[in-house]
Amino acid sequence: MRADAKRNYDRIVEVARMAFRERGYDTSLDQIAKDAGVGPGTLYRHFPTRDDLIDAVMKAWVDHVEETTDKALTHEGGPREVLLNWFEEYVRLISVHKGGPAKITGAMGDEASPIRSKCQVLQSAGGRVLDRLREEDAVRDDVTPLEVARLVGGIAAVADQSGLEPAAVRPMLEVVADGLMK
Amino acid sequence: MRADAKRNYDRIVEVARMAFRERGYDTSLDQIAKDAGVGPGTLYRHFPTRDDLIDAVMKAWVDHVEETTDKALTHEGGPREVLLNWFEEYVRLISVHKGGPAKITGAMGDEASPIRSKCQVLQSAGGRVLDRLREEDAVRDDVTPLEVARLVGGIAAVADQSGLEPAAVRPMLEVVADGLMK
DNA sequence: CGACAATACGGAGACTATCTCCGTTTAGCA
DNA sequence: TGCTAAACGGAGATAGTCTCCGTATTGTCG
Repeated sequence: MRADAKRNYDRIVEVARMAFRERGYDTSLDQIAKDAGVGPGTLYRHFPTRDDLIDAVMKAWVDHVEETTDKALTHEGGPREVLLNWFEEYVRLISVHKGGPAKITGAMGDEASPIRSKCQVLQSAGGRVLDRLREEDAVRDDVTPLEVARLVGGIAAVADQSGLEPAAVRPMLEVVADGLMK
Repeated sequence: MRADAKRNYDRIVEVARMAFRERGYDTSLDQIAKDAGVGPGTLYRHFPTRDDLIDAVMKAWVDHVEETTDKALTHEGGPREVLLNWFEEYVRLISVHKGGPAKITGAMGDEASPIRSKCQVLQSAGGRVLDRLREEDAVRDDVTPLEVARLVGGIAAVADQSGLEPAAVRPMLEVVADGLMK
């Protein structure tokens, strides 16, 4: 990749990150190009579709998911607390951008989605937490990680769209957690 | 209202109903106007915003909600079955149009939403079911009808966006139901 | 019945966003 | 330094939203 290409690529991703965070995933791409100081052609060459740009913005975020999961696994307290803590972290993780929860949860299980790899990272992260709790025989085992991701993702999507405070989300996560406990 | 105005109004609503069902709430309004045989001006005079049109389309649907709730209340079986049955009906009710679950659940608790009255109908319907189950002391009482609506609505939104079969939705509803039982 | 005022109609067009094409510019190598 | 492949970016095609306003229709009243 040529130096000027990389420069522009990085600038676009950086501008897009801010734009998505502040204005949501449906913000104007031409505006992002303008803010990044490039023409729309440049943006669309690097990122043929909106999802390709979203995917690029999420690259750095993946490391953060791994790290957060590790922390959640060492969380003190009983199984219910570990699960709830993970749920809260999960909601926070997928809510970094406006529209993120709906986007990510909607793409889950979709083989063809450009952000598929990100969803898999999340899903396996959740799987690790569930496995750990199942070792303790604390969580029912007729529910898949995908279903759990959808349950919590659904709550996050609603919270995101309705602009709910974390305190308002908590009771709903508790219902799901209780429903999952043995 | 003049006779010709009513004629056009009704045609627009009818065409919109089909369009929303088939192509989702983000389908072109100009196209709906064209299909209804009117100019865009006519559509936008009757329905200044997209939500106003959605609201009109939902008018008839309200009766259906009441009716469905009555049936759910007389459902045979234990409390868990009654609750699950209601959840499934609820999901079906808000999924009549593509994008409906997200739209309706997102508007819940929003005082200014044009479809606010529809949400309240749904919420009070859910409240009736919960009240009935609480009489039997079957359901925990630290959860509000609004929270339950958001939990189930979140699942419906995810299912709608991912195109899930009812059979795939059921286990998730079970988790929420179990989490709500005492 | 005929005329008129109020009401409704609908299309042209302004505005905004998406996305492409292609002539121009530039980086990096020989 | 000069060449070529790569990258740039803006003009413009396409499509959706929404408004304005001249035209047409309705229904009433004399």
